[in-house]
Amino acid sequence: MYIVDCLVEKVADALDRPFTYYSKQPINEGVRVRVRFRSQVLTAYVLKVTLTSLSLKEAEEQYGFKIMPILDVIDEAPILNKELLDLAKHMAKLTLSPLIACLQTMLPGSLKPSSGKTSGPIYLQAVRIIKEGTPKTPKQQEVYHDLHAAGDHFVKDYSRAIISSLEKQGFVEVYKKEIYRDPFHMRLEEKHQEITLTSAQAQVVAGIMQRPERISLIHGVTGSGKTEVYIALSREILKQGQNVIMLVPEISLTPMMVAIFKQRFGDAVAILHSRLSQGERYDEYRRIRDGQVRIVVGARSAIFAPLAQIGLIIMDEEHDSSYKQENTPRYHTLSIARYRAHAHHARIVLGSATPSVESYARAQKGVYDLYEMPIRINKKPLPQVDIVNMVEETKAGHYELMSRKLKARLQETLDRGEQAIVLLNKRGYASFVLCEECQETIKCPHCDVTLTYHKNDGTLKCHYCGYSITMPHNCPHCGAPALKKIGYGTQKIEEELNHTIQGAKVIRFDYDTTRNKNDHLRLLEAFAKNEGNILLGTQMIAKGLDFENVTFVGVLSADLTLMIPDYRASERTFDLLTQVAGRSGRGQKAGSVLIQTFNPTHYAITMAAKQDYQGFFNEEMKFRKQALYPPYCHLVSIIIQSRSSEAVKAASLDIKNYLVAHLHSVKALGPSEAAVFKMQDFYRERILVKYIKSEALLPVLKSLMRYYNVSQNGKVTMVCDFNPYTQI
DNA sequence: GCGTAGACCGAG
DNA sequence: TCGGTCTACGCC
Repeated sequence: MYIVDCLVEKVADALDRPFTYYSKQPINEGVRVRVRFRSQVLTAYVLKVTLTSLSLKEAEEQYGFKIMPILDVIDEAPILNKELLDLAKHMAKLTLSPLIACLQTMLPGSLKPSSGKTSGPIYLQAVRIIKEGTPKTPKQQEVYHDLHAAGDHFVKDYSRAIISSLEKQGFVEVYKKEIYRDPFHMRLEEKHQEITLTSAQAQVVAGIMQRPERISLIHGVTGSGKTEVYIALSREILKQGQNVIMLVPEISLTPMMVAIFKQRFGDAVAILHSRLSQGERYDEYRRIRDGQVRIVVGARSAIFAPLAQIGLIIMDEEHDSSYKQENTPRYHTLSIARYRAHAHHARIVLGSATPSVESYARAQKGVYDLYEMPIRINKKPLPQVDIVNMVEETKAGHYELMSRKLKARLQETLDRGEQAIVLLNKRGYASFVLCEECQETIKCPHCDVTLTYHKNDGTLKCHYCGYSITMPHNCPHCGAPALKKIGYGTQKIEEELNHTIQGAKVIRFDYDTTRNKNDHLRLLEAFAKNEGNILLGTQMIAKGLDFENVTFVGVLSADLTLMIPDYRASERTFDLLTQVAGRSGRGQKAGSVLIQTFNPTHYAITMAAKQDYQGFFNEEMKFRKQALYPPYCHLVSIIIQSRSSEAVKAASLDIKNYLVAHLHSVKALGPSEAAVFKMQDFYRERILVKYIKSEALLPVLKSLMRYYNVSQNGKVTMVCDFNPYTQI
């Protein structure tokens, strides 16, 4: 008989340990199996198999619990090699997350231990109404009524007992619903051009090739030709018989980089990005695993590609926040890259026009090798950037969102037959609904936010949980027919542009107009074909786009990202402004940029206007040092949540006290309420811990998590987010 | 994460 | 007394 230790597919701290089963037949370690777990049949991942001479009875006596049989074996061969299994274990330790969660993020859908033999996508139990009527009890009616409102309804959001009752009475049915993330996928036209390296590029390539096992940072302005450097480096690595992982940010840039690499390296390239279908994804994965591929291009999760003999890992746009995963396991791609590079004795190359402050600081200290590429390849000057002081503008009696200067410049641009991009910093500008009679707003019943009005389908939506209702005629509070839509969304600006700018043909690019898979592509193509002359959008349009005829970029409100209470606010603002400025004047004609701001003297804005990264970096480092933020320390954000606001407050104070009592050399800020205190019916507090070394901290956090997430059983739970990128 | 035993609650 | 609901428990 064989004793088989498995991890079951459910992600929970309480289940983050092996469960023991038996098998009459030998089973390979590292395969998936089906097992009975309480009264469910689950997929599990086999960690360890041992042959025993004990009988089942003897074994059960020895272990002290009942041992169940393995029901079925899914795979013949292990689904991960040793390097990647070790990496999963490393990641679990690093992020304080369950090992099974790490395995699930590393594997393509079809191989995830959460899926059986056939199914690929992730499913969650959802509930839908199958019979109209009135359930017996008020509680049941309440839930039933809630189910009637639009939106997704998951079993986990309700009391299970209520759902079971409704199900028994035949009002609802429970089914498995596929979960998917917001798709963002577009393909731009391929550009084919063979280029010989400039001496600057050649020098960078030579320098990096000379020093294996190093991390290098390439700081190159937009248009300095970093892509050609990546390609040349990849060629060299292939020549040496080694392979390459090329990482790009989650969204817009992927298709372009993919196209370029495909063009140059053909079938030696595999692509892994989020919108491949389940089957395509698995096919690519298998090609990589079977050694048919030399280069893997992809977003964050491509760092887990089962590629052998890795000689080089490139992270383009290394500062991009999509390299950080914002759900469990909350890993940063760079930390995974470092682990893999170490295992393979490989180089890492980070590239950016606006490196993260942390990376640039490390490069300056000599921890990374630094390469500067300050010159654009065609020697074209960077666009002229002007600032509009909106304080002056309002003093002069102009309260509109668009300054007189911005309108004038837009008009001039269109009059010349050229195109413009207008960036609206979406945050804070979502439009909401206010009752002029009672002054009440309409809020989400599950979250602490006002609902946002969506014109195209006449609904009010919650941007946090997806709750949505049709726009009511009368105020739900006082009944008066006095609801007024407030605030500037992109839709509102669009109308204003159409009114005030002559000949404006606006293409609006935002969440609403890019809902379907190919909307991005369609809209951008329309803009490229001159079907519109103003591209209006949020952060989505700041990066990577390359339109020859765009000679003017207007930023409506540079400050909004500055106001966010986050130590990276300045960095984000600088990055956003620099990137969006880079969209202007990419063709033959010179470009210009206009930035509207209420903080015209803030260094993030003035340095962005001058396109002076070094100047920004120096100022920002002063702030980071004085306020003690990375790179002068590390951060971990502890998120404490509960359905009860009192429980979460009490627990977060306890946690803070425990941290202070058990750790001497760390600073703990908070607890404070999350930016949105109540979200999806959970109240959330946050403690921010600043530390230098993690040795003492990790075990303390681990024991706190064991207490709250395992023993206390779910009333209050806590999650740790190392190197956090968001305000929760 | 999720099914379940058993405590608890309120109407008859 | 009994159906409905809530909650803690622990899964091998």
